[in-house]
Amino acid sequence: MPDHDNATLLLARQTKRRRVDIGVKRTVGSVIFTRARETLLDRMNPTHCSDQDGDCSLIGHGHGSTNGDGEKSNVLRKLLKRANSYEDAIMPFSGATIISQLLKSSMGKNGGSDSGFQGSGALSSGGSEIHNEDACSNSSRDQDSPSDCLSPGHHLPPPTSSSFGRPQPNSNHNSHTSSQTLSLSTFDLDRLSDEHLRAKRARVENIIRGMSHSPLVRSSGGDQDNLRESENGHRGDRGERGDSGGGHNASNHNDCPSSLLSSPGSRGGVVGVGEVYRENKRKQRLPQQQHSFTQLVCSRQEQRQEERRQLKLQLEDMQKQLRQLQEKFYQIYDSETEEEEDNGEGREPERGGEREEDGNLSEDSIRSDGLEERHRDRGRHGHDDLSDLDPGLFLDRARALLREQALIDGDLEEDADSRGEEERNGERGMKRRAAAGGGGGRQLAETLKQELNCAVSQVVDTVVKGFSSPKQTATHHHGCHSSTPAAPSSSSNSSSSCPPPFGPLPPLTPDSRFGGGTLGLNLNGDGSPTPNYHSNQRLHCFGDVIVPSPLDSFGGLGGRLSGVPTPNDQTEALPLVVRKNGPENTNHSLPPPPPPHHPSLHPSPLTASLGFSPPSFRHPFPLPLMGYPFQNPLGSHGGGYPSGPKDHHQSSPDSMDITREAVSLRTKMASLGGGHMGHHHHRQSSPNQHGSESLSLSLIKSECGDLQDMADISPYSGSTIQEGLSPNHLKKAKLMFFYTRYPSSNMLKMFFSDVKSNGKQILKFNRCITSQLIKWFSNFREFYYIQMEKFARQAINDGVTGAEELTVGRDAELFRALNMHYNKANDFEVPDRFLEVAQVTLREFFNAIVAGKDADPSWKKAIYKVICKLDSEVPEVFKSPNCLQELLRD
DNA sequence: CGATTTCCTG
DNA sequence: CAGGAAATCG
Repeated sequence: MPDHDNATLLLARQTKRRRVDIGVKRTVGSVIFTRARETLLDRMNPTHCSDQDGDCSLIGHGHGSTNGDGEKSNVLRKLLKRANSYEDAIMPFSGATIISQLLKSSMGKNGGSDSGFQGSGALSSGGSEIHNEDACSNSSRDQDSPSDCLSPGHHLPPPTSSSFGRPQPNSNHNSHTSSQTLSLSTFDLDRLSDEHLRAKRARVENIIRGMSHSPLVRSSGGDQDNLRESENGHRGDRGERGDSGGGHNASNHNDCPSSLLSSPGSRGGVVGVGEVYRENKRKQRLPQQQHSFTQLVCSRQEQRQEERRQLKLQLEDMQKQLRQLQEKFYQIYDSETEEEEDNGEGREPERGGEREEDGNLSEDSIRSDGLEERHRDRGRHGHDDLSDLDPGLFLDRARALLREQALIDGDLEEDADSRGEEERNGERGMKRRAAAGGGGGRQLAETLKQELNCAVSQVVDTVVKGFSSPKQTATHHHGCHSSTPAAPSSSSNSSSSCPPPFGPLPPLTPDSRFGGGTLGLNLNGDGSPTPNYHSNQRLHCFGDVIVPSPLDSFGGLGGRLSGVPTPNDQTEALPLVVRKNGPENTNHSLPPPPPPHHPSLHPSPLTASLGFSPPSFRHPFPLPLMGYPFQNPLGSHGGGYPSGPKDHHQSSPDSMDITREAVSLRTKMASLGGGHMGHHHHRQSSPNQHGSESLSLSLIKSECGDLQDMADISPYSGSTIQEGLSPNHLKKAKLMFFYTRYPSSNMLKMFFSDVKSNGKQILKFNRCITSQLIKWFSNFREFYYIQMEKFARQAINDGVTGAEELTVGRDAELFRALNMHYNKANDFEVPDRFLEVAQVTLREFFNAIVAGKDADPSWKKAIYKVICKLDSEVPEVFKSPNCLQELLRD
């Protein structure tokens, strides 16, 4: 950073500032003194500047590198951080595989036309995947070197070539695999499928990451980052992390551990200093975290291992249950499908051959998991809208599904030692049905599709829960470094995510966290009619508001049934999601994008993502934000968030930053939904509508660059929950400006007490709100005075000679400009007093300019002083929370 | 040092 | 309109 420029810039600024920076409330004498000092400062400036230069050079040249580099590496670092933290969060959960499997499988079906290999790879990979995953978990348990188990053949191209960003996943991969296709030994096939799997998983995870660019990840990532930064020496932690990431992820794909690993060095060296400096300058939370860092690392490692184990167990459990469900499913459908069995077999061979080692149970079982109930409903009323829409597509999928299962069945017999009989029987039944399931399979297809959706979302839900919980724990560790690993953090975890009343999510050791999931599945397992029960419950836990139930977003069923037309929501959201995930995802790993006009189809690929993303901001803000944001003035969800206070107690010192961000973010976000705030209230009757709207909102917001992290957190704050400062508050403030240009902070507190009503527990938050309000008024004034000056000068240019000629009426241009700014909708009757004040101001400016006072650097100060005395009382109405409704009718 | 205000930039 | 910086005051 050119210090010269900087210096000059500073110089210029200083000169300017010295002149004009005069607050209205400042003492009169200060002006004089200031000016006296100015001259002195002018002389001193050179030295002063050089001092500043020194500072700058500290920032920029700390390590002999340029600032530019520093910036770049910062960016890189951020990216890496994200990726890393993401992996951190997700990787240990072997369940992630499930997602990819599900997606993959559904894709594979449609991929019939696709290169046979693609399809086959996808399908066949499933089984080995599981095995590998298991093996991986085992090995990782022991040696914590998952990467080894994940690339069984070790034949993957060294990741060295891959850059940070997005190693081209497929091209390499496919070619690579295809080259191996020739040797069809079982082993090779295994590897092949593995690669495919990995590729797909990578893609899926990409999706996930995109979706969950989330608060969670982000915030925790940030903390971790700090840790890492402070810790550069002990790379152990990173290494571990990288390993776990690589272990479950495609190591040679998007998240290449080695690239991650390679980065830190440069990071630490080049950026490190500059970054640290900067951070120190801004906020000094580094030291605190440093203290407990090693402990944290250790505990986290342990935790990770624990979680891994738990997850594995959970996975197995799920598999069992799914098998059971499968059975039931087929029993139910036996009768229906029998009539239809004719075709469906035409393409059997092509897949059959390929799917030899597909021992994947979970894929199929999961698919049918949690769908029983759904599918029953479907049987009654569901078909019409679905089955008629795109029979071919569904049919294909259905067939593929069946076929796949049949194949699995076959495979199972080979390696099914541990699998048990029931499953095999079930699969056999399936097989039969697969043979049968053909021509008339619309129903079946539809059902299957639905089930797939459900299953996917459910699994995703579980997965997310699995990984988000641990993540949070980690975050808490950073936030409250004093807390011991498991217990306190997890308890806080539960409190933030699931208020006591709902109990089901208990004290939560890492174990019990996952145990909960298993429990839910068990419920399903024993034939409970509501497979989604557990997820729903969790949803409840998060306060009705937060996570739109998968069911709701499902197949558009929820929304439709609710009777509320939800025309845009999903159609809007879909493209966004798709875009976000990048081409690879949409093209390969996801099922073919459903035709837009297919209401029922939308959810299918989406649901996975939708259902996924919301949970990610389930515990977005471990801390104060949770409590605050979810205060719901509307009171529509009485149960609410008792968690607020609790969380607050555990809030870390730097919660301030978060809250601040949140405030502004919320405003931003709200402005996105903006203007319709009032309407949202009315819509609240329909939760579904609510959910989808919020969803799309969040999705839209997530497109908005850096904000997305925060935005994802509380998408609802913008639309429905008015915590913090909402657009309405802004509007109110603007209207208040018509009465008072210089409100005291106390006044603001009074008039915006509703904003903080809940936040009183969080002083910092309150302060933020207040200063935010102050800032608003400051901005208002700025605009106001700019307009005044502008029009005054304009008047002078127009030849106006006397201030008396200047009047400000409601039709005056000046007023229109102001009104446009503060009262855009013109739905508020501006008090006459404001016109008078404006007129006075204008004349003051006019006179001052005419008198040539504007040569004086602080010439405006006098005007400010005058104007600040013209404040009038703000009507009591403004104190009412509903003031807008009352005011705007006028 | 914190609060407040203005200026500047995006 | 927000963020940042600087100036100023108590």
